[in-house]
Amino acid sequence: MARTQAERRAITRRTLLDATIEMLLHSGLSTCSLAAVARRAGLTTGAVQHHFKTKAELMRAVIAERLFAIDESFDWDWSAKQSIAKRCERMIAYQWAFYGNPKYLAIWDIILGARTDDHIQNEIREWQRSGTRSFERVIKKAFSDQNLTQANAAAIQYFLNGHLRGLALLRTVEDDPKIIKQQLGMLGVLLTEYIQSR
Amino acid sequence: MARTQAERRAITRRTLLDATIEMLLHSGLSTCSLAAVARRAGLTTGAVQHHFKTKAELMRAVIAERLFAIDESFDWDWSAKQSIAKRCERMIAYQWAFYGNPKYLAIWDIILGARTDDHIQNEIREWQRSGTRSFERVIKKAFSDQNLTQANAAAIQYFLNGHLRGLALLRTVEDDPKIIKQQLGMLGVLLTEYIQSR
DNA sequence: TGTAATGCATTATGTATGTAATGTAAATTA
DNA sequence: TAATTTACATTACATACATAATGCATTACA
Repeated sequence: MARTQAERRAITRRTLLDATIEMLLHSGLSTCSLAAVARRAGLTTGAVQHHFKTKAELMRAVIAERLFAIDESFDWDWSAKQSIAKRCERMIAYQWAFYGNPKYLAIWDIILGARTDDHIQNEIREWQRSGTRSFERVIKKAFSDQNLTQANAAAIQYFLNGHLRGLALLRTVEDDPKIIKQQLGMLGVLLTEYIQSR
Repeated sequence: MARTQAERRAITRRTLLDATIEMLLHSGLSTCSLAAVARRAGLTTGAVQHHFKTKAELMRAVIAERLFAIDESFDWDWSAKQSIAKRCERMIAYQWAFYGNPKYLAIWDIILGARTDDHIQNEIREWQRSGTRSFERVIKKAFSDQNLTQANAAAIQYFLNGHLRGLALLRTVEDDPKIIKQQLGMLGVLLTEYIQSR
């Protein structure tokens, strides 16, 4: 057994955050009481209190986790050897790995459920900004031969980002893989046309 | 004064529903207690109880309202005299009147916040289905000279619908009219290209 | 016009929940 | 190894909440 304090601390903290995210995904913010989170984590509310002074702070921690990182360093051949269509398709699949992840929805539970918490909303905005920047860099990298302006990259990113967010949320209402696949395909086609006809 | 019972009933019901929607928009489902809704409506929890047996039923009523109807009978010249670009632009503006309406967000508070309420989720699904059908009819009407198949219309509708939902939700995080305008424009351009190059 | 029914207010009640306070075991450190 | 700090559990408590029960007007209607 013999764990250091730091280890114990880190482990229970992770356990608590994971339990919180699971709760958010499964039943939303409303059922995310401290007692429920603690129970799911196999701990007690005392543990939650010890790690997060208040409930809001727990939610802030969930956001601060960024849930899962955007991985900019995926390797694939983005050179002009690959057709624009192929690169668009790949780009969309890459971003869908982010937006299509169920965890992404947990963020929206917090965004909508914690409208009145300024701390949380600031976290959210920072998360949004850094995500946008990150994806923009990826776009510039993918289409470096098309010499996109910053404005171009931003427009494309907002377009992808908007559509994928919409698609992600659609699944809470109508989760049909066929529709998702078809829409991702259509998005690829349209994006390709857009980039080619500039 | 002398109101009929039916009038009294209808008025307070409306007042309650409006207050609920306002609460949802302003601070989300969590703060939407019966007492808070009643206070905002200038009434009491007794009134809420009288009109809606439970809180879930109140939320169901909000959904059932469809918040605001989709008006299919807007008049504009959808004939081939108008360019496809113009018709796309118009179509998007029309649908944005729905998705861009702040009230649309209230639905999402309920969708995410009431995951576990089967009645509500059924209401939501019905709302989604009827909305989709309604918008599909509008699309077919707008592009009747392009003889779209049902599948075409559906694909276009899902595309628009997905993008506009994404855009609507973006505003909760980053409400910049310039971005919205630009994205609506880009969507129009891409949709035009898509329809023309079929 | 008087009685029934309806709309809404008031009061009552049990439970869930966030947080404070306190207790206890494990780990650190001197 | 004794003292102290840290991690977590337990208990306590005030509040908020949904709902039930009851009361009181106002409208309906016979």
